[in-house]
Amino acid sequence: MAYRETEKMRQRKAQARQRIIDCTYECVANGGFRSARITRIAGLAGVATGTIYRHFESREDLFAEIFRTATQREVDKVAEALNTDGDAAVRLEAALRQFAERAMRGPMMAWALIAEPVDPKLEEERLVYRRAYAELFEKAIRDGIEEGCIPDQDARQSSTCLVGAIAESLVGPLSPTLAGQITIADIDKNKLVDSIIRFCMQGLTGTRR
Amino acid sequence: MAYRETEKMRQRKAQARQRIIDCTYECVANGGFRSARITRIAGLAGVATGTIYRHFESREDLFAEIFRTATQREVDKVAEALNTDGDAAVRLEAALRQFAERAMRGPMMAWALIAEPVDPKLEEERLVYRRAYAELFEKAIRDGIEEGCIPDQDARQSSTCLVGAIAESLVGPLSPTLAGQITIADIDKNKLVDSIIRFCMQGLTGTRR
DNA sequence: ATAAGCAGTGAATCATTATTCATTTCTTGT
DNA sequence: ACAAGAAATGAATAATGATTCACTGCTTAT
Repeated sequence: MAYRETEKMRQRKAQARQRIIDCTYECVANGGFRSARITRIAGLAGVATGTIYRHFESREDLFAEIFRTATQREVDKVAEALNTDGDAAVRLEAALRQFAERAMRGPMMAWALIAEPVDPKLEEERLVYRRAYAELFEKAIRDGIEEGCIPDQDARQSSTCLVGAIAESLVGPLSPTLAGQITIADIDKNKLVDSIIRFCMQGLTGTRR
Repeated sequence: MAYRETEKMRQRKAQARQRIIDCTYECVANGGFRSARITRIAGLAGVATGTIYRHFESREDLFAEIFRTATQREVDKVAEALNTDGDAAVRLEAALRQFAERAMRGPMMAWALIAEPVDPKLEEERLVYRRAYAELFEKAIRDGIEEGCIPDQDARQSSTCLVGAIAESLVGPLSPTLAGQITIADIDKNKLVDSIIRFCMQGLTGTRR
C-alpha cells in the first residue's frame, strides 16, 4: 500500500471543487444557466472538463448545487429581514423589500433563479425555492393574523400571491434582453419597489396606505 | 407553362397547414412544447416531416404560431369578460375569474403558455402574451380609477402584480408533475380561485370584502 | 398524351454539447 | 528510488432530434 489519502490531498480536492463552484456561479451570474458551458467552466477553474465529473455527477447536478447555494443565500436574507422588530406587517414589508431590492442588485442571477427557462431537474429546485419564500411569508402572515395586524385569510394562498406578484413585476425589468440595453435609474427602481409593495400590503391587509 | 397554382391546390395546401396546426396544438395540450416532436406531429397530421418545413420556417416558428393562436383565444375571453356590465371593479373580478378558471380547465395548455420552460423565441412570445393580459387589466384599472371605485395607483404596476399573483398561484396546481397524479376537486378549485381573487381585489382596492 | 413545374417525401445529414475512459501525471509510504 | 494507487486529462464518443435535399409523383394547360 503506497498511496493513502492525506489531509493535504483532501484540501486540494476541496479547493478544486470550490473553484468549480465559484466559476459556475460566475458564469451563471453572467449569462444564466443555459449559456454556462462545462468547457468554459472548466477553463475558468483551471481544470480539465473530465475533472468536473470527478466532483459532480452531471452538469445538472452541478447546476442544482449552485441553484441551492444561491437560493439559500437569498432566502436567509429574507428570513433575516423577517426577524427584526415591529409588528408582522412591518416585518413583512421589510422582507418584501429585501427580496425585490436584492433581485435588482444582481439582475442576471435573479433572472436565472426566478424566470430563466431551465431543465426539469432545475425547475424542480426552483419550485422548492419559491416554496421556501412562500413558507417564510406564510409564517409571517399567520403571525400577523394572531397579532391582529393582518385580517384572517388563507395564509398559504396569500403568500403564493406575494411571490408571484413580486416575481412577475421583476421579470420585465430583469429580462436579460433588456438588462444590457436599458439601465434602470435608482429612482425608478425605488418607485417600482414601492408600488409592488403597496399592492402586496394592500392585498394582505385590505387597507389603503 | 403547364402547372399553375389553382384554387383547389390553394385549398388543399391550406388544409394541410391547418392539420399541422391542429395536431401541434393537440401535442402541446398533451405534453407541452418541449415534448412535441416534429416527427410525431407529422405522423399525426399524415404528412412527411419535410412537409412541415414547406409550411413553417422552423419548429420554433410553428410553435410561435401555436402560441399566438392559443394565447389570442385566452386574451379574447378575458377581454370579453371585461366588456360586461357593472363597475370596473366588478368587471375586473369577472375577468380574473375567467382567466383562472379557464386555466384550470385546460391545465396542460395553461402550463405550457404560462410556465413551461421554453426556448428564447417562445419566451419572447410569452412576454407579449403576459403584456397583453396586463394591458387589458391596466385599462380596466384606469377605468376604475376614473369611476372612483378603485383608488388612484400605478395601474401598469398593479396589472403586472395581478398577472403574477394569478400565474404563480396556478403554477403549483397546474404543474404537470402533479397534474396526472392529483385530481383537484371542483370545490377546491373554487376555493382556490376565490382566495386568489380576494387577494387581487384587495390589492387593487385596499378594501376588505 | 405530354411536358413543365410545383408539392410531398423521408432517409441521411448536421450541429451541438454533455459525458466517457484509456492514458498520463502526481502523491505517498517504504 | 520505486511501486501502488489515486487524480487529472482532454480527445473521442454518444445521443438527440431538427433540418435538408435529391428524388418521386401530382396537377395543370396544351
